[in-house]
Amino acid sequence: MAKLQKSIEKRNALIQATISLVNNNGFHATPMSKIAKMANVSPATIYLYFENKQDLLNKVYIEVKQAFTSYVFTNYTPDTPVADGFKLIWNRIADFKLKEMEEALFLAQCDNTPIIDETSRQEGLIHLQPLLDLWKRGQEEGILKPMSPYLLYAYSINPLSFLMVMQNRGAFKLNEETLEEAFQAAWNSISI
Amino acid sequence: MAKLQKSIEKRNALIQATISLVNNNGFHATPMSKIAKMANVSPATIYLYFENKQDLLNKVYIEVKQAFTSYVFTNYTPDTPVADGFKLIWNRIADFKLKEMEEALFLAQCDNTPIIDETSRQEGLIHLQPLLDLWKRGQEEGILKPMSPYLLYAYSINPLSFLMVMQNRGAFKLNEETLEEAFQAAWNSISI
DNA sequence: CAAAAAAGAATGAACATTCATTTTTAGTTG
DNA sequence: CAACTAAAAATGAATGTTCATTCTTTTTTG
Repeated sequence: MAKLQKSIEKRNALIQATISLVNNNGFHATPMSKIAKMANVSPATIYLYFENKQDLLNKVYIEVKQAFTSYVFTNYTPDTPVADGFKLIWNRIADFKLKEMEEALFLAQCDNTPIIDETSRQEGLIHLQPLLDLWKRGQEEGILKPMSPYLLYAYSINPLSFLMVMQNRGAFKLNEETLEEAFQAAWNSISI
Repeated sequence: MAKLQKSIEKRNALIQATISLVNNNGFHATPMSKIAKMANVSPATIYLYFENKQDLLNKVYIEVKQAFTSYVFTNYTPDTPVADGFKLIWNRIADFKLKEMEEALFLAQCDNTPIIDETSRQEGLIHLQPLLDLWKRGQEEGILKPMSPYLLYAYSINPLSFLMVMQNRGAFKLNEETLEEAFQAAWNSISI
């Protein structure tokens, strides 16, 4: 009797191919046949791992988002002082965007278009809770401005996405110096 | 003999339909037949006004971008003091995003995906020159941090796009109070 | 050797674009 | 100013292609 033996390598190859092709062409301009080809797999095989094209995209999105948040909160504990904790998390986010550029670009595209189901989008948000808690703590301690988390995010985290996209287009270079400037700008806009 | 009599109304209807449908479904998930239907026009008629689907998108992008920049720099002259000029331009951008939400969302989607030709994207950037000049002046006067324009943009202008998208998704409300907070955050991150 | 996994070819729907006609337009003529 | 006309504008239907998904067969697995 045979057991489940679907290969995790094939699944991963499919996910990587999806990320890369969606980054370069957009979701709807990416045929399943191309994803299959890039993953060295038959088109029919995709349907052993995913229900359909939309399900493939949703699953890729959620898994990449999980990888992102898990990366971001490594080494962070809720008892870290606010300023240190923020700097730590901010730098991990910047690291992720630099080192896992493909994944980060993919997330940026999903977050800015209607290609992702609303429910999958919601699911991707849950994991940011530790950052929201940190901000709340910072506001209670009078360190951070009493702003909506959306404003805090817009001015301290989101700019990194913009800079990454610009770097990807060859217009800008994120290096040690510009990262330091970016962090200072972020901190100045949200701290009291 | 008849002269050119292609109706500007039809062209505008096509542009509006494209903006609305692309906002809701994305470019590649929007069939020409739907654009035609929404514009009360036959599919074939689209090809009297635009070469093909990609040309339609490029033209819509460029025209909306022009409307945006022309709106943004109304009332600004290059001899306005830096701080006043920045506040003026920043508020016009915020106004545009609030009052012409459809157009602004459309631009945001185009700026964050590979659906637009690189050349059209370039063409859309040209018109920001007055803002770049203002920033240069501000840096020479020691009012603004000596940062790359990309950093200045990331921390003072781009956050508005994020907030608009969030407002569109019902998660956040841009009103007089939050706009004031947003402007303060922007100014704090770029000024010395 | 059975059952799952994988493959390649087949199917059918969706859609961008073109084609063949009809309708509208604005000069022109009586 | 009304009837006429030729060209542009507009149309609905046709065309051919692309592509998601399924079907049938082959391969791999334990």
